[in-house]
Amino acid sequence: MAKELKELANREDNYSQWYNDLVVKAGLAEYSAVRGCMVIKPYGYALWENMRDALDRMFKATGHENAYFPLFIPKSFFSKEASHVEGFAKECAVVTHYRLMNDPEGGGVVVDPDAKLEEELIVRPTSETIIWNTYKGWIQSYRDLPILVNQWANVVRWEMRTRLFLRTAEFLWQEGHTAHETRDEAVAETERMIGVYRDFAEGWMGVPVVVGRKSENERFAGAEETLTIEALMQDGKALQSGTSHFLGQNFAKAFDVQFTNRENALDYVWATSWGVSTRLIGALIMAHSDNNGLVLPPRLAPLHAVLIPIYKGADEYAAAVARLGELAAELRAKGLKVKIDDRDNVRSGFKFAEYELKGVPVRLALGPRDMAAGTIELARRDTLSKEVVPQEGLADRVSALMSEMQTAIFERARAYRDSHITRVDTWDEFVRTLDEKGGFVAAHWDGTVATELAIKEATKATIRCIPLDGPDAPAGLGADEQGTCVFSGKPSSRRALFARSY
RNA sequence: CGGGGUGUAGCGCAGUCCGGUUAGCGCACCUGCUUUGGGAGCAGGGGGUCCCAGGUUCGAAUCCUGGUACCCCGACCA
Repeated sequence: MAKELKELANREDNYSQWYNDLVVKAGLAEYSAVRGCMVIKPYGYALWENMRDALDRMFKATGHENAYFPLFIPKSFFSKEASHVEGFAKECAVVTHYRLMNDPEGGGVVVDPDAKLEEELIVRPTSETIIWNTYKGWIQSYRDLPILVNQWANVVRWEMRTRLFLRTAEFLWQEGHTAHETRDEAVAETERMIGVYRDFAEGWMGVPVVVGRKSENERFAGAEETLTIEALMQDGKALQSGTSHFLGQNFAKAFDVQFTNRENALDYVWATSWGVSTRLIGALIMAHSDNNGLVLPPRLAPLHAVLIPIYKGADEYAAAVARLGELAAELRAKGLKVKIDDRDNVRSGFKFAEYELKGVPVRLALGPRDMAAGTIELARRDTLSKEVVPQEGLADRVSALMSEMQTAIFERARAYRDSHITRVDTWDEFVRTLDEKGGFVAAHWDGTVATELAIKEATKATIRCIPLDGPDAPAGLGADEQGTCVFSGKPSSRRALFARSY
């Protein structure tokens, strides 16, 4: 048992506290001196780099290129798209001055009142406005389209309440911004990218997601349609893990981006934007971890296996470490990232607990008994099971185990998720399911914002999405089905997925 | 911005009501010895602006006044 975590409030009683402690104790991140801002520590950043690299390859494979746009956005840009400004106005950091001076009253440093900016700059909460202002200069003809650009950046949203990885004042993300000739092409791009996110979440993170449309109320500020991937955490709450927006011609009209089409007529450009953030790390943690700590999927784990010597005295230590060195070389030759923990100042039991806390998929312990028998102890993080195996063929075995564990982790999360999608047809059932079981509740909804808000008011649950049809839509939820709204009793032709969420 | 709460060693806390030795405990840290197949034991040691400012008092972590920071619950949200 991980002692530090065991001392926590029961995971079932205080999931938030458990999550926070896990993030800090596993060495992923911690709060900084700046309110609401997070320091991502090397281990957490290594995880992010792995996620980023995998996503980046997927973006490039779908024809996208990276670029970089400014951190600051002139205030006037913001007011050009009405619903966009309304969506973000309440959480913007604003730069008003460009110089400091020594305090004439003595002591410290103050803002120089003479250095006031003529126009304030907004620290980007998202980059649609600065990017569409830029695209205006790039696009004259249909021959300039499509533009398929992504940027890796930080953004700032001055949130009232923050949580490590899930909601911090500043966070890292990627934002794709594309421009297209036709509506159909932009819609196809929106759908293609939510598919990329689904493939990444499920194939790399091992986190099953529901793909769906957002309701009007939950839609991105300025979008005509928002597609989302929704994941389920182990406490029964949902997490919006990635979004892809069809922006129509809204931003093209706001920034006057017109082009000459194939018929020699002027038209506005069609747009999409899509993004995922370091929030995905939070999703990973809350989808897989147990009371011993993190459980990382092998495809993203910064370290695949750790090798630990067991010994009494200097001779046994030297022999074990030497043999582990040979085995490590064999593992590395198979492309595995491994480390020998040869620290002599902490005991092996301490190391076992530490790597479990950090979620390293495989632990290999080699002691005198193994040295004599030509064996090694192999422990897997996801099941916490141990077996003694021959040193012969170890690299192949561990290599195969990686893909086995990747699948096992995903299947376990999917079984949990699937058992926490509940179809309900009455209001009583709806409320009871949310309170007693949690998870997603699939219910008929009359399609109005008023009903959605009334349900939120009554239960704190929101519409996470209206699931899209697809081969992996859980339990056939993507299909049309006649029924009556669970709240208003009015007719409905499709179920929406409700949940309490982060 | 509303409602609660807390500031004492790196972390977690006791002490504050009822002022009085040199401010204490656990973890962590340092040194030594013994240990080492699941978070070691013993011994010794280092570390403090008791949030800040002012006041009351012979004497303030403790009482009074004012400030300030942070946390939790709401509204907001990738």
